[in-house]
Amino acid sequence: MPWAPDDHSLSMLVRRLESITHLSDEERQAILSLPVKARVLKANQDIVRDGDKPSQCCLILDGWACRYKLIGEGKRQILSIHIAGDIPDLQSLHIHTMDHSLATLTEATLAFIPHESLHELVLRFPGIAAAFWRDTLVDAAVFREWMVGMGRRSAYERIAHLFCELYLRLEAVGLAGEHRCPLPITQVDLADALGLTNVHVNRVLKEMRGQGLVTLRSNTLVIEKWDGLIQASEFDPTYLHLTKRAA
Amino acid sequence: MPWAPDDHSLSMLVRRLESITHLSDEERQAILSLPVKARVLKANQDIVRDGDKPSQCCLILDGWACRYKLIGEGKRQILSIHIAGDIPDLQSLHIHTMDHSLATLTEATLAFIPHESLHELVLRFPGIAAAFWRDTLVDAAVFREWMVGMGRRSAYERIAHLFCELYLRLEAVGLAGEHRCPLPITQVDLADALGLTNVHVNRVLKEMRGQGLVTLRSNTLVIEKWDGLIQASEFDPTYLHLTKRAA
DNA sequence: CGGACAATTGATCTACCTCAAAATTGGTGG
DNA sequence: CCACCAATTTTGAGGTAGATCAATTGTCCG
Repeated sequence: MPWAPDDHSLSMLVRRLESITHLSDEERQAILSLPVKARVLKANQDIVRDGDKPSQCCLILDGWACRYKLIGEGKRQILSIHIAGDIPDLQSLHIHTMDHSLATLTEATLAFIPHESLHELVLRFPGIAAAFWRDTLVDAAVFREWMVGMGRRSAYERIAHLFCELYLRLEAVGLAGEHRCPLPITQVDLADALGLTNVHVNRVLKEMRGQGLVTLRSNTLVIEKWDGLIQASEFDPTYLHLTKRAA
Repeated sequence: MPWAPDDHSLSMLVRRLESITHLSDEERQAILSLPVKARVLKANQDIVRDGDKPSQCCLILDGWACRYKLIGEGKRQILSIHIAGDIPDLQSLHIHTMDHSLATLTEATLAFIPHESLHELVLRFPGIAAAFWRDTLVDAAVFREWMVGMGRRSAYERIAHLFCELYLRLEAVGLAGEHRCPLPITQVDLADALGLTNVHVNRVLKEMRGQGLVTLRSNTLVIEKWDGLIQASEFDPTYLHLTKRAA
């Protein structure tokens, strides 16, 4: 059963886990022999929906995704943004009913892994279980930081903070460097992630541009003044709990 | 080693876990023989602080606690509210540096359990590990719902939503009933949890009172119109992932 | 080249904030 | 039991960050 592309996809998972914990050869082998099914989705496609009871998790190989909730008259809150290497619905392993939806933000390549196989894996290897658990805990840490933003930071600070976060997360998986990173999402998406209006996001971006803090063109974010951005948002990367990762 | 009161405290943990999963006699025994140290704290005392590297977790036996972050000029965001049966810093088992603080909101009785013992426990009993993991996942689900509130709900809806949540959580552990529950925290605390100002919270409460939705006296919340509160906040309890718990 | 979507701008509005003071409550000691 | 203090709650007046509504412009892509 030659699954060359899928094997490659799992090596992404191996790398991810190795950034958290040490893997024995046996553990590495077990991960690499997980059954996976890769699929490419267009932008803005739901992957799992609020209320679903999924039987698999999805590893992002390429592209961006987000978790979100809809309320009332078409209001949307984006809960988290996910990039290559993330498993945004890992929680569904232990929480059977989805309390939110998961969708692509861009065209994306996803690897689906059955819950069953993951359950076997974590039962056999407590070290892997701990690494996965930790992963969901870092997820929660990011939720907390976003809560602080929405509850207590101005729009300006919030946007600056998100840019710092995204840059560091992308850098950690080798997708950014030199204070420049992809940002392939619309201002409406940004607004929904920040609890703002797209109009207001636009005005704040204009202001930042005017101050020479950042530029934003053709889906690329260039941070002209990293220190300024850090200061403006009182950014402290501790909550990302990034360990030195191999790029 | 007669530790009568502490043994009692662990039975609270047993009950909690049994609401999530089935425990074998051996597992129950292992939990009940965890070493614990109970302590009583006054209101508004820090339990763990942002930046700390704790070596124990704390189980709330009685009273209320909250997790919070401070930013800028004395701004505080409360991230979660915790009641008896909760282990608010369970995440510290796998995330070594605290990215927020934990404090009492009222006088509270806490049982401290060493990380070491918990690590041994979850290594020996994968079922218990899964139950703890799930606990932290429900935690994250509550964070997500609060994010939706702060990002997309009005002050009125947010307050109504929080009241629904607290009532159900208290009821689930037998601390509330008949649409009446303790609410032993100040309006400043409420405001910091909701991303609002105490002044504004006060005005919205007045409005709710005027509509006969709720009354709030001597640290007790009485929900006069449960359905009205549900409607006003578009409350859907799914995210609490409450399983039927023995009271 | 046309069509759809995204970014930008203008004008106006309002939910919630800020500052400040007064009223109420609950706990404490005499 | 009362008087007093500190912490809360409540109310008032005025200000502002960000929302809303409605065009207009720019961009990408088939």
